[in-house]
Amino acid sequence: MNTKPQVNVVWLKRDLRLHDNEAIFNALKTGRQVLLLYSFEPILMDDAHYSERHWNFIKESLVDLNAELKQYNSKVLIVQSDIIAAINHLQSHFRISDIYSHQETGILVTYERDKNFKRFCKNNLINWHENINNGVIRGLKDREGWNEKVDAFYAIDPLPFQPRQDQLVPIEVINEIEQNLNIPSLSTPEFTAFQKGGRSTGKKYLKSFFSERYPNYMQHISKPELARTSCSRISPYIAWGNLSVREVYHEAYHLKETSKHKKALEAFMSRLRWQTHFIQKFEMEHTMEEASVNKGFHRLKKSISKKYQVAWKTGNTGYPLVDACMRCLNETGYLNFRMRALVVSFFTHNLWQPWQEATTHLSQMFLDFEPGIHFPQLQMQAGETGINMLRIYNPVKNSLEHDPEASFIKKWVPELYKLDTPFAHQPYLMTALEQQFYNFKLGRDYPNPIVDLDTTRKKAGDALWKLRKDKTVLEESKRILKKHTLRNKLQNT
DNA sequence: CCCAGCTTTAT
DNA sequence: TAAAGCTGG
Repeated sequence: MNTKPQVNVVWLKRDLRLHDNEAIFNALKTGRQVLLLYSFEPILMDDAHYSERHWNFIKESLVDLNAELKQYNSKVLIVQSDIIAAINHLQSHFRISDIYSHQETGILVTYERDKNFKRFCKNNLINWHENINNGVIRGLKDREGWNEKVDAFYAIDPLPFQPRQDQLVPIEVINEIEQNLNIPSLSTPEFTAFQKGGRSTGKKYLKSFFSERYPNYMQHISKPELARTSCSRISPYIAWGNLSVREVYHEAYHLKETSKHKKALEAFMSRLRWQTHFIQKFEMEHTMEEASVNKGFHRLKKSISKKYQVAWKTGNTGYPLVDACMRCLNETGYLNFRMRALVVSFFTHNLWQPWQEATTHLSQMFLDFEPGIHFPQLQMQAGETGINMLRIYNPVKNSLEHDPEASFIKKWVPELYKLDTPFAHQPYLMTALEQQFYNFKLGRDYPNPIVDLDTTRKKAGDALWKLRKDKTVLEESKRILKKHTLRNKLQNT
């Protein structure tokens, strides 16, 4: 006779929150007792896309979650093992017939893991309930009716977290279970330059954005320094599910009714929608992680230069804005959208390196790494979708425009601090005499430019535009437009 | 990804 | 002068 208590397990993945969490909501709705589970899985911890900063962010999120759960006399069971082993172990304590989690639009590693898990659930007579996340819909053939579906998703009020008395597995029971499991330490460095993980911190960013920072959203969005305060900075909290896109959208919507800066809020909301679009694209085209979505670009062969790649990663290309961006990203985990585009443009066009060589460094550095945005954006910026305008950014033009006083540059490339502004933008223009005057030697104190901007720009542009006339590229462009957009106009057909 | 608004190019 | 290309947001 089976006397084990029955629980619904909620498997937390990249949705580290209680509020507006459909998996938790559905698990509670059944009336059964609910156990929240997070597992640090070796296959992910060892994966090259992730880095220490992500694991720390997750740990901080879990600590925050547990603080919130204290009032319910519960906590998340946090283990360090693969998910199947974790569930297997839990089955010695509970009868588990239902597991709840969100549909994850992840990388190949999580996709494979989920397929295995599905098989495991089937063999163990467990119902695995996966809910829609971020409005992204699984199994679509094209975008027919997609906007309406997303509208419907956003229209629903965020789901409340309302367990009845003692509905969550109590702390004492979880402590007992932990005795026989591999429990990771949740301690994280106290002082870092990274945004701190956790819903309560995410809420603080949201509050300060909506109460004071958002009016300059549009004017500052492309400026490397000003964007850091005029943009919301909630991306890591969205990426790791501390905040739901829907609740943010709703807050913006309500604020708009009384706001004097409606345009700024509209722009912000529009970008929230684009976030959903890109994740949807990746959901429907998961091979994008490794190869260009436009198969015509598979034959684009670029020669790999480790020397260029190291210079780029460490911020030693000799182009101050590129270097400042890369060093700032490495230190803080954040860069505004335009500057991300610029460093990818420099890597793929000026250094003429395959975008695949940039993926893991960037995903490790972006605290807000979101697979569904990462790969589509990388490919688009590399000019390998066939359906978008090429964008080859000029780092000098951008620094003069967006960092006119070179303050961002001087902050992150201190070698250039003592130079006057024009030379901080273009140190390679200094004559020998001027270098002597500033006690600054190019090639010693700061690198010479590793490539020439004009020639590399032209070479990349010519090669990519030529390929765009290729038959396969054109066919693929048609296919991509048909599958991922509602637009019908086709170029060059 | 789209859109607006502008500039350049092709015929 | 319409279409295509470019740029900022």
